[in-house]
Amino acid sequence: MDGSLGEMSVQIHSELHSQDGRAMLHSRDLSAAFPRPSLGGHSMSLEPEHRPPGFDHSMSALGYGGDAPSSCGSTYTTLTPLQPFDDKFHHHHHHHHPCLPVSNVIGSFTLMREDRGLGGNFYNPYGKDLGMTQSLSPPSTGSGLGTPMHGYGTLGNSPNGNGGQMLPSGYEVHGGNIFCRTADFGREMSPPGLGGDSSVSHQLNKMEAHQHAPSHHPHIYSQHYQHHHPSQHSQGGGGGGAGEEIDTRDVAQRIITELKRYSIPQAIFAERVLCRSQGTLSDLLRNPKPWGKLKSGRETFKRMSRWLQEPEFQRMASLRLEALHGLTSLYGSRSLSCTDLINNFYQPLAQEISRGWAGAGGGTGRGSARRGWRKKGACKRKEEEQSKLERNQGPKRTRLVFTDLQRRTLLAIFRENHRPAKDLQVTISQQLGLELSTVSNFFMNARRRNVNKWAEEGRPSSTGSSGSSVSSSAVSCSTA
DNA sequence: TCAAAGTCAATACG
DNA sequence: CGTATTGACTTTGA
Repeated sequence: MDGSLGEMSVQIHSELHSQDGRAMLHSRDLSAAFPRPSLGGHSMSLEPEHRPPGFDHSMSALGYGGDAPSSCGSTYTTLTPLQPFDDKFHHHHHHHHPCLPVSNVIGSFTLMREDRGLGGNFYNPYGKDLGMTQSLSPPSTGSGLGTPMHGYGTLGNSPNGNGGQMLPSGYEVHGGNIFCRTADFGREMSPPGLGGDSSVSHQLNKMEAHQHAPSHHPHIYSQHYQHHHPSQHSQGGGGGGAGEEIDTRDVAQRIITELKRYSIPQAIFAERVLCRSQGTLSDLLRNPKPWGKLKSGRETFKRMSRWLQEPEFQRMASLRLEALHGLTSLYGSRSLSCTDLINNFYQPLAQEISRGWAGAGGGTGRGSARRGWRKKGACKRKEEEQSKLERNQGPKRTRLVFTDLQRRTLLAIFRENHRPAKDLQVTISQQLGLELSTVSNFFMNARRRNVNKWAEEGRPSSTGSSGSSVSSSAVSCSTA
């Protein structure tokens, strides 16, 4: 495989040109991207360890000599598995091989694909229906109430009691999703000290609840999710309200379980309960960041956590936006009796469930999705207003998709240097025919999505290699 | 103005 | 269809 490298680089070279004619670059500029072949000689074998006279060389040095000839035109899907870096960079979880020397990239292609195949089931904690040892009753429509739900849930609410009416007088709850509202205090209308979080004050953590999370393969990330007793720090002087520390991994897992249990689509839950998009939820669920590393993002987890603590009927109710509008007023005036809720929301809800949550405001489809967020009165997100007219009518901006070459180049560089200097980024952008901002975004996204997860990421220095503990080969890979 | 954190939302996938 | 991925806004804080 290595043998092919030579030509590979050539090929790439030409590609580059075709892509952006004037792109000619001075090799050394790019070579700067690679701090130092401090790596195990192997990977560096690629490097022509002499200032390559031509860009093409530096490119090969980048490591992507690779590029299976045939694969060129293929969609990046095909390529993805090619990148060793992928394992950690992407959320794919096949067990990764520790740092493949670049030169092996190509060779590993097939292997990786296989891995991937295996890895496929990493995701999907509960295989099909796999009934988890769950605490409670199946989505059986009626049963709900009696259910112990979660032990915590039951008493859970009372404490904060205010389910929906913890709102200070000032904040009226007009036609809005109570949950979203209350939750939003934290960041949107949040009265300074009013930490809306106190409500989440439970130990939903330790909860042995789902300890037995279905033996889903611990994929790289969740695997070492250990609570490194993050910041007990109560927000510094901030003031009150620092809620508890939430075991985000656990909450995420439980949410996944509950959504499955009731066949609640992520989109519905995300939009109605969290006031977030489906994609965001998905990402949070799969890659929850440790509480200690969260900032405003804690709010979202608090909402999830709170939802988990609510009695079943209330949870369901919160999934029905429309209903909540009506509910709202009731909440304000008097406490709703369970019967009220059941009659007005739970049962109808049950029907909705059976119908498949069809009424999901806006739905997930993009067509409706677009419209969805706009009319979604309950979860008005910050940008709602500031979204200019442009966003208004469906310009439907398209998302850039890196070409194979661009992606590989960027990844290769990233592997060597997580934080290239600006001038280098400029060079890269020119070479790849990308906007500087794009390159910049790439590195920023890469930095946080790469190892980010639970393992500590290598510090700034390119050689961080803070392989720090956990077998997070991901880390060592990227840094080393 | 820059970076990081939080998301959005298009779209790739299955 | 529902979920996963991901480039690029948006929001925060220096």
